[in-house]
Amino acid sequence: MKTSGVEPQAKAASTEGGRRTRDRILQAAAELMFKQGVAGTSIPDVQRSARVSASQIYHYFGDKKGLTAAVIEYQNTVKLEQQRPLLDHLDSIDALREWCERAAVRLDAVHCAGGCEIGSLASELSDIDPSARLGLATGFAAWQAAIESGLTRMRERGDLGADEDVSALAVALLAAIQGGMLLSQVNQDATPYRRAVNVVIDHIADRVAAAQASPSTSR
Amino acid sequence: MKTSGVEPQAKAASTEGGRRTRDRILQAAAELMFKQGVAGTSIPDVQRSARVSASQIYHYFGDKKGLTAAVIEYQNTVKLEQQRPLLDHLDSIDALREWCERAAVRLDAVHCAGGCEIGSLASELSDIDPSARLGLATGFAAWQAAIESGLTRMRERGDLGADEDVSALAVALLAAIQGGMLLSQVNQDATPYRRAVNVVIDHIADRVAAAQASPSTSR
DNA sequence: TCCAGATTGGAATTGACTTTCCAATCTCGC
DNA sequence: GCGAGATTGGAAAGTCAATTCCAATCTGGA
Repeated sequence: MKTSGVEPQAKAASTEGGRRTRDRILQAAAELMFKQGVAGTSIPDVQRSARVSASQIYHYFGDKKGLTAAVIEYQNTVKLEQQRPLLDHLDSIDALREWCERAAVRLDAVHCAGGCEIGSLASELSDIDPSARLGLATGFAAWQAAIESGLTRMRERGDLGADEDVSALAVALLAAIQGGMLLSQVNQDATPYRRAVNVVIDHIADRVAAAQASPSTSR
Repeated sequence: MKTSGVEPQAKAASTEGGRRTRDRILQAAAELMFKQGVAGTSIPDVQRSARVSASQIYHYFGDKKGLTAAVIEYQNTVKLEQQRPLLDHLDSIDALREWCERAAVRLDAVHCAGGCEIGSLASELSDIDPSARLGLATGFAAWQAAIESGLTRMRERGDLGADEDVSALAVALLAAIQGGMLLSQVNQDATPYRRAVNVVIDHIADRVAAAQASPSTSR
């Protein structure tokens, strides 16, 4: 029962070396929490992996909750930046397929371990850490926005009918990605992910074909 | 580093009272692990909730891993049985919608807490407990089979074209359910789930319409 | 160069959890 | 009614994690 909202002080790094150790901690924590879950990652684990002492972690992040929050923000920005070139041009069926397939290749590479960086954290933390839930919702919103923005461009261009609910389509694709990754993780095989994603993209493609058949006509 | 595969002895209940306490433990553990995660559920937690002593838990389940395995099997059978009447007749668009909407109503009722019983466990355990992963894969396979069996009947009946990949469609629907529930959990709002699921069902409905338009013709 | 503040190492505290153990009690077939 | 085995309570060992604390060292600006 923690009633006071006061969180342990987390000091910002003001020296070059400080910034580097802070980054080292963040990267190590992100990787460990992704692979073993937040609960399965102890501070000593992070110490060993980042080669730092306990003081440093508590100095820069306050407590484990603060470290977790930082990891969420880190994943939100890093994963998004990593895919920036592709993410900004999800405005064709081919681009969507290419983007999803790239994730599939990554799944193959790691034998489907871990699933999605944000999805795993979301499933573990949503119900037990309200502020973490907020951060994760923000992350998902960014992904949804990227997809939706591409679809919207397709609609403006006339590839999709003016009455298409691009928001719903974007959510459906994001859900297919998350659910597909979960199924692939459990089965240790990327096939379920590929199938789930392809069905949704097929559906979007069908809508494009329909728009082509009767341009500028709303049902 | 546990090298020996010997697991702690878990004795079966041979008396009526024994069976009842075993059930009580199982139910309490299942609920707690669903709401707080496996790692977030301690043996003392289960003791309090089921009103038993530690001996009883270790007597019937050997250790925490054994208890977790029992919970997975319990969820696999219970959740499936709960939906039996509907699950056996997923052979029409309406039936699919009705089934998915029932889950949506349940999400509304609990404010989207927890997501899917099996999905949550899967995300947490897949990468860290191989035998748990196996049990969860079995559970998902049962769900997929139920959906696929309904779609197959639709295909045999001619509602779906003979060339439809019902297996892929079933996986896509299952992924939409899982991914949709995750997004709804994070956003504390059942809308993402409804949208994701409806898009996939819309797609299946389109296929049905296509089959109706050109019966017995394979593209 | 010099100092205030940043950074770091490592020990110590506190608490919780898993698991084991043993003695007591109960149950059921004979 | 009796005894073997099932069931139960509760204490206790052993482990490990989260966090705090303090003293030592380093760094960048005046």
